[in-house]
Amino acid sequence: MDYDFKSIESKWQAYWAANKTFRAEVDASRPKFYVLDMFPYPSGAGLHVGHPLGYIASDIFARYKRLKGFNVLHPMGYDAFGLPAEQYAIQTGQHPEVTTRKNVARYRQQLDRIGFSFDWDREVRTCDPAYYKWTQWAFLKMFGSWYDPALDKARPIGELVKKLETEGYGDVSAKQWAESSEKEKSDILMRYRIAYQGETSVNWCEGLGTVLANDEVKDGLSVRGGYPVEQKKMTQWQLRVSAYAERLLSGLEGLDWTDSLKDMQRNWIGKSQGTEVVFNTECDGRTVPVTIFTTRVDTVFGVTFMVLAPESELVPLLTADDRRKEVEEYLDEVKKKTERERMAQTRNVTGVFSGAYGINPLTGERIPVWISEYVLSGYGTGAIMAVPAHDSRDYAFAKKFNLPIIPIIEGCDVSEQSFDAKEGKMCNSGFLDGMDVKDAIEAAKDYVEEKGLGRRKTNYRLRDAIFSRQRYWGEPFPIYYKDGIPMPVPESELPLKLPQIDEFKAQGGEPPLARAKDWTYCGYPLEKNTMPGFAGSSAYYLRYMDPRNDEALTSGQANGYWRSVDLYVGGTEHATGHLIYSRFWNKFLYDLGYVCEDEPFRKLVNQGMIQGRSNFVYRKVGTNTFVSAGLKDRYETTEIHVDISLVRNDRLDIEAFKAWRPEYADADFELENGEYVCGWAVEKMSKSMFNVVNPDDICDRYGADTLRLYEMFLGPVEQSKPWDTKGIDGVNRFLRKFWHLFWDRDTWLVTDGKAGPEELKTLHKLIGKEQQDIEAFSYNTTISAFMIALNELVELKCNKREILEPLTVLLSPFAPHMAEELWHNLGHTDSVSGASFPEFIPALAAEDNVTYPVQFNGKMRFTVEMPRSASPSEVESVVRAHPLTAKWTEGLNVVKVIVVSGRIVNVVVK
RNA sequence: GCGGGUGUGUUGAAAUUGGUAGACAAGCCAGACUUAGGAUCUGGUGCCUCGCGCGUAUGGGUUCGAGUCCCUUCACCCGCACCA
Repeated sequence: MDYDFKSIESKWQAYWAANKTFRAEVDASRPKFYVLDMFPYPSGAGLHVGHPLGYIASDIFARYKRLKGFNVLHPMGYDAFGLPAEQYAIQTGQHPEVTTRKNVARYRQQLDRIGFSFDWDREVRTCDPAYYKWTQWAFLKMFGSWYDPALDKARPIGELVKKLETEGYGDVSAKQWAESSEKEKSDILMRYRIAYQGETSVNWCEGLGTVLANDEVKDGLSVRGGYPVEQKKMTQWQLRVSAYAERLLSGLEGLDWTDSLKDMQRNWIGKSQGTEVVFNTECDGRTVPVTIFTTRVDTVFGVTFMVLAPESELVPLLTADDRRKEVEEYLDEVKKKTERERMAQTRNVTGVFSGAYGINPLTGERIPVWISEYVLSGYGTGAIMAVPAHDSRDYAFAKKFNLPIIPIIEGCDVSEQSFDAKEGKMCNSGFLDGMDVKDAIEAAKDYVEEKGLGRRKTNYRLRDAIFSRQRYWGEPFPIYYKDGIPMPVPESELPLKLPQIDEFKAQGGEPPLARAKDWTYCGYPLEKNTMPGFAGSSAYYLRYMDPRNDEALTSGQANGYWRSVDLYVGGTEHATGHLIYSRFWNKFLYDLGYVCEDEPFRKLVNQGMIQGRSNFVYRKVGTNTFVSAGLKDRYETTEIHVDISLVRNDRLDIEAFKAWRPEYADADFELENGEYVCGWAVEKMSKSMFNVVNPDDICDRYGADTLRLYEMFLGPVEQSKPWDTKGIDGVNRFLRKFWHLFWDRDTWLVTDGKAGPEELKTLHKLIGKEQQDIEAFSYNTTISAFMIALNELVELKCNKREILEPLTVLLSPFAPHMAEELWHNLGHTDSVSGASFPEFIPALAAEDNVTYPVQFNGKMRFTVEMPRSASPSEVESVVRAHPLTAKWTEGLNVVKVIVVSGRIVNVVVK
C-alpha cells in the first residue's frame, strides 16, 4: 500500500467523529488535564495558515497527555458576538446571526481537515442564548455584589444594605440611609456594586458609534477599524475591576506564564506606592484644601508650583475671577483635541495659570497653581505638586512658563535637564539635609504622616472596565428601568434574548436596540446598550466544563473535577484585555463560591504569529513591461504585489500572471537567465497583500499530517515567523519514509523478530527526547529527533514490531492520521489515542562510549573515546599514553581530569 | 523615557543548560537512476592565507573550558507611555 494521505486522513477524521473518540467525561479515577485554545472569532475570511499554529501545538500536547494516561479536556468553540459581523450587517442588511452561522460552518470545515482532537460535544458559541444566559447571569451577580474591603472579597450587596441600615457605611449614616428615597438608595448602592452605572470619561469612537474599553484603543485609534477616539463624559455600565487590582497583581506570582506577559499585566495594573499630601490653597479669599499624590515626598522642599488636571472638579473653585477668561479658553482648547492629537503633542507643553496659590505644608511657602493637560484626571487625585528640578515633565513645564527650579540634591546640574535619579545627598531640604535620597523618601513619608499632613497611599493605573456598547450584536443587559432606577431582570427570566431588528445602524445617537419593538420588561423599558466583546469570552473556559447545564454555569461536580485550565495557548494580543477580564471574572465567581480555583489559567503559552511572504513584480513606469527583480534598479519601476499562487520559489509563472488580470494579458517581460524573478517581503498575512496561504491547499497537496508537522518544524511555537513552504518537502519526505518502514508497496514489512540493542537504543533515545521536549513545548526539536531516529532505523533496516509499534504511538500526537492507519495495520482495532506512551528506559538509550576532549594549555585538543564506566584514573592513564600527549608534556606532565558531580567532563593537560 | 526580549552558515534553526558550535531540515554543487517528477538515491557544502588557523552582533571579564555567566557598545522586535 502506498501512503495515500487523502483517503487515510478522511477515513480517520470520519472515524473520530463517528466514535466520539475525544469525548471527555468526568472520571474521578483518572487525573485530569485541561488544554485550551483561545477560541476564534469566526471572520468571513476563514482560516489562514497562521491560525492553526497554536491549535496544532495544543493538540499535540493534548494527545500526548492522553497517551500519558490523563483524562484530557480539549474543547473548542466560537467567540461569535462582535463588531465585524455587525458592520457587515449594516452594509448588506444580512442579519449578523446568518453570517455568523455561515462563518462558523466554514471554520469548522477547515478545522476538521487538520485532525484536531477536540471534544466537539462541548462546543460553545457566545451568541447562543443558552450560552449568554450565563454571561447575563454573571452580570446580575456582579450587579448584586459589592467589594467588602474588610474581607477583601466580593459579597452580596444585601450585606452592605444591612450595614447601612444598622450602623451606616462610608460617608452615609444609618439615619441618612433611612431617610433616603428609593432613587437615592439606588445611587448610594451604585457606588459599591461590582457592576455599576456611573458617569465617567470614556473612549468615544464616532466612527464605530460606540464607547470602547482602554484595551480596545491603541494610539488614540480604535483597534477595530482604526477610527479616531475622543474622551467624552458619559454614563455607562462599568465593572469594578479596580477593586481586584491588588489580587490581580499578587495572583501573577504563582502562574506559569512568561515574564514578559506577567510584566505587561503588572504594567497595566500599574501599582505605585506614594503619599497623599494636603496643600491648602487660596483663591479670591476662599481656602480650598487640595490633595495631591506623589511618590517622591522627599522632594517636597523643591516644590515651586502645583498643577491641576483640566478635568479636575477643583478647577472652577480655584480659578480666580481675573483669570477666568484665560482658563476657560484653555479648557475649551483642551476639550476640542481628540485623544490622538493630545498624544501626538506629548512633548508640546501647554497650560494656564489659575490665579490661585497653594501653601507648601512643610515650608509654608506660597506657590502658584497651574492647570495643564499633562496632569491626568484619571490618575491619583488629578492634582500634583511640581518639582521641576527632579521631574522631567515638571521641568519642561517650568522652563516653558519661567517658573523657578530649585535643586535639592547636592551637586546635581539642572541647567539643561532635570535630575530624576533617586541617588545623591539631600540639600535645601530642612530636616532631610545630608540624607541619602533613598533614606529621605522613607523619612519624609514618616514625617508627613506623623505631622498629619498626609498619608501613605497606593495607587493603581488599572481602571474600571466600561461595560456598555452602543451596538446590536452583543449580549443584552438583564436590566430594566423603573422610574429611572435600574432593576435586575430576575434570574429565572434568563436568557433575555436579543430582539430582532430590521436596521442595524445606530441612529439619532440612540443604540440600535432603541429600534426594537416591545423592548420592555413588565412594561418597563429595558437597557438599550449591549455588552462588550470581552463579556462572552471571560468565562467560556468554565462553561466548557459543563456546557449543556441549564441550572448553573457549571456544576460543582464538573468544576471540582476540571478545576482550571492547565495549559492555555493563545496570542499575546490579549495580555491586557481578555486575560485581565477573565482573571477578574473568575476571582469574582470564586469570591461568591461558584468556582473552586482563584486563577483560571495555570500555564499560558503565547504562540507567535505567522506572517505572510509577499511577492512583487516591477513594472517600468508608464509601460506594461515588467522587469525581473535583479534588473529593476536599472529603471524607474513600480512595485506591485503579485498573488503568491502565481509564483514558485520566487519565479513568476508568466502565463498564469497574464491570465490573472486582464490588464496584464499583453504584458512584456525582461527576464534574467530566462526567468522572471520576483521580489519578496515579509508582511502581515492578508488578502490585500495577496500572500494568504489557506491550510486547505496544504492539506490538498501534502495532507494534514504534513501541515501539522511542518508548522511545528518551522521553529519554536512562541516565535513569530514568515510562512515559507520551502522546507515542507522535508517533512513530507519524512512521513513517506516513515510509512516505508511498514510498507513496501503492497508488502507488509513488519515482523515479530527480537529487536537488537542498536534499535532499542534508537527507540529509547527518541522516547526520552520526545517526553522532555513536549513537556517543554519544544516541538521542532522533537521532530528533528524523529528524523534522526528514522534515519538510524532505515540504516539498520529495522522492521521489528517491538520497535515500530511504540514508534507509531510516538508519532501519533504529531501525525495522528498516519499513526491511526499504521496502528490499525498493526492489528489494533481501537484508536491509537487510547494507547500508552512507551516507557523510557535510560539504560537502553545510553551510549556505551563517551568522547572526552583533551586540552593542552587551553588550546590544542584531541579526543579519547572511553567506555562510560571508565574511572578518572583510567581516563588519565589513557591520555598519558596517547602519543600526542607524550610529545607535549616534556616538563609539564600534569594531567587533570575534571569531574563534575561524579561525571568526567574534561581532561586537561598542563 | 520605562519594561521585556532577540542577535549563531545562504535560509528555518539545534546545542545534553558551562563541555567537540552549526544537529535536523531547506537551498546550492556534483553524481546515479528513471516511469522525465514538484520523484528517488549517493556524496559534498561555515570562512580563509588549508594551519598546531579563524569563527556564535561588538569590545572586555570570570573559567582548564563561554553561543551559554558578568560588564560595555551597537542593531532589531514587542509592550507601556505626560501614571507624578
